[in-house]
Amino acid sequence: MNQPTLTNPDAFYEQVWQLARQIPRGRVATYGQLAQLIACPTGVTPDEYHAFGARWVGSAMAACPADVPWQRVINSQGKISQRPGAERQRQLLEHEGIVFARERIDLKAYHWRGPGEPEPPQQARLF
DNA sequence: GTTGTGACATCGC
DNA sequence: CGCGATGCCACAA
Repeated sequence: MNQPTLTNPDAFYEQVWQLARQIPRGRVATYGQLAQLIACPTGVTPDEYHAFGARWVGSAMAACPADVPWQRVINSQGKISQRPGAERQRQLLEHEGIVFARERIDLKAYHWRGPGEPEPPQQARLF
């Protein structure tokens, strides 16, 4: 069926969106993490995918539907990528209970491990 | 067909 | 530890 993924960018984007939807509330994931979780598309070498896979994820999020929690996707630096609406994203994340330290998120505490996690255990840390 | 840039990641200072 | 600069592929104009 659909063999190449980048031949059908929408297919890759759909994977990113589908994966992003699996991010539970109060958790964040990095672009590189999502890119690594997604299998390397056909027609693309692992090196190529490793080189710019994260950016493709970002490109996918750039056109993500409204039902995709794009707000929970941040960069490996644990910060929000510079872009129009960045403050909006921070507000949304704070609203989900994520604490910001100097415009920075502690990935060690909020980084999403991957698909398969039932729910965030750190729910008791409301205050 | 060519040029420019990117919702990143990594290395260096 | 923080900030700056570079590299890389593919896609858009």
